[in-house]
Amino acid sequence: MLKHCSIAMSRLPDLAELRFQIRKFAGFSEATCEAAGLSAQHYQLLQVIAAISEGQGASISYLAERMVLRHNSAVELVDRAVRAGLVKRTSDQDDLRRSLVRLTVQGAELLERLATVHLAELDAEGHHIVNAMQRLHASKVSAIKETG
Amino acid sequence: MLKHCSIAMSRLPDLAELRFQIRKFAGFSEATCEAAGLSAQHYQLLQVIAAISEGQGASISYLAERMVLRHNSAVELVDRAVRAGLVKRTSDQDDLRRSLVRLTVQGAELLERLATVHLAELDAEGHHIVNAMQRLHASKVSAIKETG
DNA sequence: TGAAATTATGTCGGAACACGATATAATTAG
DNA sequence: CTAATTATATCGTGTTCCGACATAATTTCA
Repeated sequence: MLKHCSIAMSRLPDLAELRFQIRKFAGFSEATCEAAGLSAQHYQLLQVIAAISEGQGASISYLAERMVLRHNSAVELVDRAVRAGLVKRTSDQDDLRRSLVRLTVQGAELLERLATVHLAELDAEGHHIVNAMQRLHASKVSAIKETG
Repeated sequence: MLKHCSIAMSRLPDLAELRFQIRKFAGFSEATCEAAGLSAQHYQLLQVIAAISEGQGASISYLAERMVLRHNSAVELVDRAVRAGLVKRTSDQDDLRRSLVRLTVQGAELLERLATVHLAELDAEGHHIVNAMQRLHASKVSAIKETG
């Protein structure tokens, strides 16, 4: 009776809803970051750098892996962040091929402010994402039952 | 004893981990879509269009809202998707200001294939995202306890 | 009814960002 | 000590987004 009866298509509304919830949070992040004068991508870079142990300094390769970017894109992202005064680059004295990226004071301050706002948003609205994921998971079971 | 003892900074590793898990899925999506010859953004557009009731046709404003984009970005995204043969645009006869966007056969076929792959990935790896969200939520409680 | 406000879509220039290909320097392996 | 590997950087190109502005259709309401 249904035009499209594959499992994938029957679960599409739930998948689309999950995508929407995640994208909505991303949109919140973009707006919040822009209001603070930086891009969401820059904010995420600060997050990744700060999340490694205290003042360590992150290599370009590590940043690329954590940001899920090619290494050259990570280089360019760091370039822009340096120009924006958010991070500083020093070369690793133990391995001169490497650069180590650290937060500037301004970068650390911005990060703290932005992280606070983002955490508040997730604490308040994160359940929408969780609910969407749970509905998607439930739709897996029911789709299998119906076609099983 | 801790250099940065604000609640936000103590929760930062969990926040960064959640960001990483979500970004990793986005990276998977980008790679999968590119292998199928379209951008992740185009795939998401197809998803949004297909998720509304059967063959309805989506307005630009609706697409902008669901994609969390400005209306002009939605116009451009649809333009590109039309050029790629994924969707077709018709004007709404009930309100001539509106455009209605529908999937082409090719778009619908691509969507089904991609949705299947994405659903499989989420079924297999989605728990990483859920776990990260749960840890983040737990860190809220523990951060409050420790500073409370 | 008919001018003004609103709504919906479209156009254009500019900037951010990512990627592939390529290059260079430092380190490691054999 | 040369060859292979690793880490970062540069460059050209394409995609995508946005703000500002433009146009057309609909609605409001005096």
